[in-house]
This record gives sequence, C-alpha cells and structure tokens, in this order.
Amino acid sequence: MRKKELAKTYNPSGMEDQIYRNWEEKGYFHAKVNKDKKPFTIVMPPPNVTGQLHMGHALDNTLQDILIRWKRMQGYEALWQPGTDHAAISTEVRVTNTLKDKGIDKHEIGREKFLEYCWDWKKEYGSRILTQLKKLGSSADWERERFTMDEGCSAAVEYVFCRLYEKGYIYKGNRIINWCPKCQTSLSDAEVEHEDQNGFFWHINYPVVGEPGRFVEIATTRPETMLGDTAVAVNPEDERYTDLVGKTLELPLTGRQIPVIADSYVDKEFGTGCVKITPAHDPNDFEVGKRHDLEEINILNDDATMNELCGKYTGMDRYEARKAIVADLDAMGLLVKTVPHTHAVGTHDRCHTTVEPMVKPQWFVKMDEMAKAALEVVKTDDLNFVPEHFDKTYIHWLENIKDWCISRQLWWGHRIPAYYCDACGEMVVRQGGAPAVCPKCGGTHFSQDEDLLDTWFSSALWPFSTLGWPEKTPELEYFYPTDVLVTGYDIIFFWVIRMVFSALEQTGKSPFKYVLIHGLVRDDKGRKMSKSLGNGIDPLEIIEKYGADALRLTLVTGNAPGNDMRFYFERVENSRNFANKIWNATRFILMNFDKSEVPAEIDPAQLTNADRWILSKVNTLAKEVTENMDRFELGIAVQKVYDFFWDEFCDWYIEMVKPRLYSDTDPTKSAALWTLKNTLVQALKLLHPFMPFITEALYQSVNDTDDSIMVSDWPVWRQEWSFEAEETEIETIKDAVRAIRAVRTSMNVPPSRKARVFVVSPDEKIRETFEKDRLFFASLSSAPEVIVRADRAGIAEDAVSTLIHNASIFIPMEELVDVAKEIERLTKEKKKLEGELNRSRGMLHNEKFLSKAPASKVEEEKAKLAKYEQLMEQVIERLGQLS
RNA sequence: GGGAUCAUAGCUCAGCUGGGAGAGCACUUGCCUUACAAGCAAGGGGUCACAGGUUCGAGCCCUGUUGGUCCCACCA
Repeated sequence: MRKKELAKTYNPSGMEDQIYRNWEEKGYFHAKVNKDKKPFTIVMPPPNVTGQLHMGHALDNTLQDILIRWKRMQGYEALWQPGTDHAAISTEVRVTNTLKDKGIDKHEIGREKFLEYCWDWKKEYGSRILTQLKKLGSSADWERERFTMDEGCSAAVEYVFCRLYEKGYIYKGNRIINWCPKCQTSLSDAEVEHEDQNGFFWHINYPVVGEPGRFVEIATTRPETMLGDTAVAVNPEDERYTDLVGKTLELPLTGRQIPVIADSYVDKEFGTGCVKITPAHDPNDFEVGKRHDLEEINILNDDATMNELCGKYTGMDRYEARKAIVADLDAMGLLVKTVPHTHAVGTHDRCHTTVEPMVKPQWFVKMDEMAKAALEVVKTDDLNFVPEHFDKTYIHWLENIKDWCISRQLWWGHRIPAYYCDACGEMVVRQGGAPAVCPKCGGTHFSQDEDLLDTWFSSALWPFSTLGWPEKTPELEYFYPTDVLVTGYDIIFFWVIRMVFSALEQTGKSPFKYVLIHGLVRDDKGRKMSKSLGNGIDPLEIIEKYGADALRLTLVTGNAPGNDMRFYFERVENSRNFANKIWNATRFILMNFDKSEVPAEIDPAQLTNADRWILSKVNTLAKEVTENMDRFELGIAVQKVYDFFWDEFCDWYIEMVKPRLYSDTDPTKSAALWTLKNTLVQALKLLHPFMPFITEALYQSVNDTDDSIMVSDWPVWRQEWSFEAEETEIETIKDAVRAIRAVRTSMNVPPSRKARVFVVSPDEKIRETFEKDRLFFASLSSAPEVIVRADRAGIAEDAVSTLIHNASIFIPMEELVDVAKEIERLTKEKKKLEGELNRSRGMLHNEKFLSKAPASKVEEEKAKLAKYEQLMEQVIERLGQLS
C-alpha cells in the first residue's frame, strides 16, 4: 500500500491548504545565512495593510514565487522577504471613513486617539493580505515578516532623514506644492494625475493705469485666481507689447495695481500673449514671481474656499467664486469673450479631487545629486530592467526630476524628526526624540514637527531596512544587495527609482540587480480592473473554484515581461484542465506501478528508442526551461513544460508504451516503467515553480515518499541523456503515424476495421524502431511487410497506403487509396517540396552562410537538402504511377 | 509637445541574436478506446497593418505612412 494515494479525480480545494501547512511546518520557506550556499534574494513589494488581494498582487507574487522556488531548487539559499506597508494616506482615509460611519470625527478625538484606532485597524486587518498570499502558494519567509512602521524600519527612516538633512539633501522650504483640498495634505508630483477637462478660456481686460480706455487683454482658464495676481507678463520679444512693459495695470475687482513685466516664459503665439501672474497658485507663475521678486498672495483656504483676502467672495468655493467673478467682470464690461477650451487638470491619484497649487512650508529632498548616481548605475550591469526598454522610462523621469516634496499633513506614518524649541523656535533635527536642552537658548521644552513623511520615503528603504540596516547584521551582509525586484510598470516612478537612489546614497550599492517589470491584469474587454467599474475578479474566488495552481498557470502563460494581459475564465479552465491532465497521467502510471515492480536502476541497453527519445526530450526540456527562466521568460518556460507534458509525454509516449505495459512477457517492460517514472519526476520538478501544489502531491505519490519536491534538485541537462539519433527517428515515426491517421480519416475508414500495411523502408534503423516500439505495429512480421493493429488511441487501425511526408517510408496499398485525392495531395506535397528545395539550395550556395554559420548548421542543411531531393524523386515517381 | 509601445488565424496572445508561420479558445469531422469527454484523433482558417529599402533569404533589421494603447509635460 502506498503512503500517498491519489484521489480518483483532481480536486484542488482542501489539498492545497494541507500541503501549504506541511511546507510551513517543515520550515522550507525560511532562509538563513549559510556561507556554504549562494544567496538569492527577492524583497516583496509590501502590500498596503489595508489591502485586499487583487489580480495585480496575484500576478506580482506568482512571478516572485516562481523565481524563488526555482532558485531554491537550484541550491541557492533563497530568501523571499515579505512585509506590509503602512500606506499613510490610504490607511488614514480608510480609518477616517470608518470612524465617520461611527459618528466619530478625526479632528475631535485628536492625533493620539486617532493613531490608536489606526493601530487597532492594523492589528485586525494588517495580516489579512498576507494570509491571502499564502493561499496563492507564496513561499515567503514569514518568520521575517516586517512592517514599514515597526521599530527597525522606523529607526532606518529617522536615520536616513537625519543623514540627508545633515548633508543638505533635505531642506524645509516655502515652495509651491500640490495640495489636495479634500485630503488636506500636500502631494508629490508623482501622486498627481493629469486629466483633460472641458473648460473655458476667459478673455479679460485689465485697465492700464493712467491711460483711460486702454486695456491689456489676458486669457485665463481660472479667473478666480486673478484675486491673487501680482503682475501681467509678456514676452520680451513681443513687439505688440514692448511699450507696455513697466507700465502699471489696475487689477479689476480689487483695485490693486500690478506691473507689466517681461519674461521669456510667455509664448507669443498662445492666447493673447499676455499672461496674468499668480505666484501663489500656479507653478510657473511661482517661478516667474521668484525671478521678478513678486509678492505671493495666497487667496485660498486649505479646503479650497476663498480666504479673507477675497472681499465679497470670501468663503465661496473655488468654482462658485469663478462663476461669480466672471459674472461681475461681465457686468463691468471687462469680459471680452469666453472660448471653450480643454486643458489638463491635475487631480489627486487617490481621491481624484482637483489639486490646488499652493505655497506652503514643506520638506523637500534635493534630487539633483542622487538622480545623477541613479542615472549612472543603470548604465552598468548592477541594475537591469526586464524588458530592457523600461530603462528609458527610468532615465527620462530622472533627467526631469524635481525636488521631492516629502512632508504630508497626515497622522498615520513616520513623523518628521524635527523639533522646535518652545521658547525660541530653534529647530533641531535628530534621531531618538527631542533634545533635552535647546542649543540656542537652553530651553527644555520642544514640540515636534506636525508633519509626516511621504509613505514612499520608508518604502524606498525597504530592500535594506528589512534586513536590519543601518545595523551591520549578518543578514544584510549576506542577502544584500538583492537579486530581483518584481513589480508593475505603474510603480517605477513611485518606488523603483526612489529605492535605487536611496540605496545608492545609503548603502553605496544598487538595491537589486534586475527589475522584472510586468503589466496590468485587465478584464476580458481590456479594461483596467477597478472598484468603480466593478469589473474586478477576486483571485480568492478563482483559487476556491479552480485551484491556486490553475490561477498561477493562467497568469504566467503566454505573457511576455512588461505586457498587459487580459483575464479570461476560459484560460483558467484550460489551466485547470492541464492540472487534471497531469493528475490523470500520474494516476495511470501509478496503476501500472502497482501491478509491477519499478526497477530502481536500469541498464541503458534495455532502453528502447522510444524510451531514449522521451528521456532525451525531457533532458532538452530542462535546458530550455532553465535558459528561459534565466532570461525571465517565464511564460515561454512554462509553455515548454506544458507542451512537453501534454503533447510529447501524454499523447505520444504514454500511448507508445501501453503495449509494453500490458504485456507480461515483454522484456522491455521494466525499462518502460523506469522511463515513465523518471520522465514524470523530471517534468514535475520543472513544473513545480509554476504549479507548486499539484506537483507536490504527484511527486510524493510517484516516489511514495514524504520528501518534498520543493527541496528537490532542479533538473540539469546531461550529455549522457541526450540521444539525437533516437530523437529524429521517433520524430520520423510520429510523422509516419500522423500521415497514416490522416489518410485513414480522409478515407473515412471505420475504426473497427483492421488490415495489413506494408512498410517499405530503405532505412534499417527505422524498421528496427517500428519493431522494438510496437506501439503501432504490435505483431510484426519481418520487414518489409508488417501488420498494423488497432490500439486505444485509434492509431493506425487500418491499412493505408501513402507516401509519408518527411520520411523515407513507403507504404504501397493502391487498392485502398482514392486516386484523385492522392494526386491532389501529392501535388500539394510537390509544391511544398519545391519551396524547401529552393530555400535549402539558396542557403547552401550562399558564401556568407557557409562561412559564418556554425558547421553543425551547415551539415544539418545539407542533410535536409539530400532528404528533400530524395523525397522529390519519390513524389515524382509516385505521381507517375498514379497518372 | 516629448517619449515608449503595439499592429501575426474569427477572439486573446506567443514567436530569443534574420534561415521550414505557432498556442489557447472558437469552428468542422470522427470517436464514451479500462489515466483523463476537464478527454482522443483528423482538419479548415493567416499576401505576419501599408509602402519602400538592406539581404541569397525579412514576422524579425532600416526608412516612411496609417491606426491603436500607455506614460511624461507648465502652454496660461
């Protein structure tokens, strides 16, 4: 009785959890410093603590798990470092809303109390997503789970902040930033999305002071900001306005007087060529204002209502004020015209509220120096994008990078380690809390900066902070820098770039050698999966219904790195069908193992050509799969395993060996059993990174063991298992069989009928193969006459007569052939061969090809040509006979 | 405005450095053959977007055109 019995049908539910528990108990996921092995490290992009597993996670983590499992089998000490991100704004919004539902207002309860609620939330939901990742089969080292706000990561954040501050790379400044009026916080440029909105161009006349009746016509999309205008600018080279420069205008509705200035920023061709300058509410105007030393007049409150400087408009919402101001200008006769106009408006990527450029005191990271280092490293082998072209996106962003606004007006996250003396206001930036004594006035009471750090500031340190940095831990020493980072292209700017420059600055090394970029998982119509569309597909439901293996296979098959993919249920079904296929193939093999003893070793001399063929095939497969995985072509790699398993192994080899297995006297029976087992185990291993659960179940059954496939050795190509001659031979026979079947089908021969077939082959070896592998020809008289026998796959049940394509086999049985059809077929065949001959002759007459191509290729081509010529002769002869 | 990327079978997509057009699904036909009908076998279907060029040879390289997608960007 075997230890591991297989159920009659493949049923993933239940089985997967049990297998996963076993792996976890055995500690297979845990990686430790081991000087005898080479390390291989992947750091998991930390999902948000508030997150729920979606298809993006499923894809991202499947790819990582494949790489980790593969490297682990290859003998590396493979660490997959997991954890979660506190996701400042995202979590804060979530918790705020939950509280609101309970009638609790965040501002009423205050910062401390609010944070308590956040931590409660984290405790309750923080590990939910990690549990979900386990359902997927993720073999991360859960013992090393980290959180961006845990002690170590927080210490790293403070350390980096202070270091950068001391170096002058972090500064506090009063600059224009993106402000979300709904979330009431500043945002980095990366968090702002631009979307086209339909609006208007309002042309407004500003009266020239001292010249009654003269006006300057400006055009604006945001008339309400005119209350904050402090100049009007024209291009210095615009002849139309040269005399205006230096004059003074009266700003309508306010009566304020503002100058006309000249600045090359103004495009002469656009609008009226005169631009109102509002330094406090437009990034460009801000720059112009700096150049011309203009006053910055803030006219907005934090919630984007008009502030107390706005006279009768005070308290109005920005859009309300816009309407009112336009109406008033119109009444005053200063509105020249209104022109429809679409323009890009910045919105907050989380809440889609239109952001408001505002001047506020914020903290910034100076980017120029660090960007330079990050640009350099991508030119070296220390940092590579897969696919390569994403380095262009990376470079383009870095070359145009602006200083990074890192302060946020939120509560949940890392607070800025800056302290202000209550007595004199002196600022001290330091680690480990407020100083005891003010260095300036000796005061002893301090208040910490109210602001938080951008959530990406801490995730930028993730590849090394999780390994204990800035302490010099053995883990850091051993596992860092990491090998691969797997992430979507949508996150290059937010995260990848910031990790690279942070790592270079802090550790002097690129944080990872490869960045494997994947695309988005879209719905079956090609749309992004989103909550608002309600078109999201829950990976957990798929796992429940089809199994994690099927989901994983679906996500990785037929998808090239960096490309988006569409999610089809039909494809999941196909994956599930494949799982069922290998399940049943294994069941079949086990049935035969139960009937006869499988030899532990085999004398190679006992192997038939079919055995050698499949062993050689799986040997080659190991090489091809490994090569493709080395190039991160996981889709191609798994496709090759799939094709091998289903087509070569199941549809051909297993069918071929059946006569040998069913015989009690066949001397090659044990060779067949041995080959079945050996090939199956190899294939299961190659498939394991992609479909971990089912391969584990089958592996343990076939080997009748509790040993796990996940710690078995990855197959490697070996010369001694490469049988080229047998490979071509069996391929020839497959062609022959296919041709026989085709003719049989075309002649509509009933399956029950048996007949004789005569095989004429000049090639003795092929006759021999037919004889040894009695799949198609069970009872064999001496060549050239053989009897074909029916078998269960419906192979060659009848006598047919055909010239077999691509093979030197000739089966004359004219009486069974429809002559007209045969002539038609042969004519087609002849045309095809002519093409082949031309191609082949062309190549062999080409000097470049002859001199440059490897000798083996030339030989191969010569052999092909000879074969084509021979076939051509036969076709012509046969055609002659028939007509 | 700048950049990236794509165009291959009815649909969704593979096709590595140029050397005999592929998969899944769908479709047609025949099979419930004792591993599997979630299966087996046979088949139909493609001037590889268009126009040039390089080459003995181009789906692949070069130039241009058309059409789509995405990213970045301050044109008020």
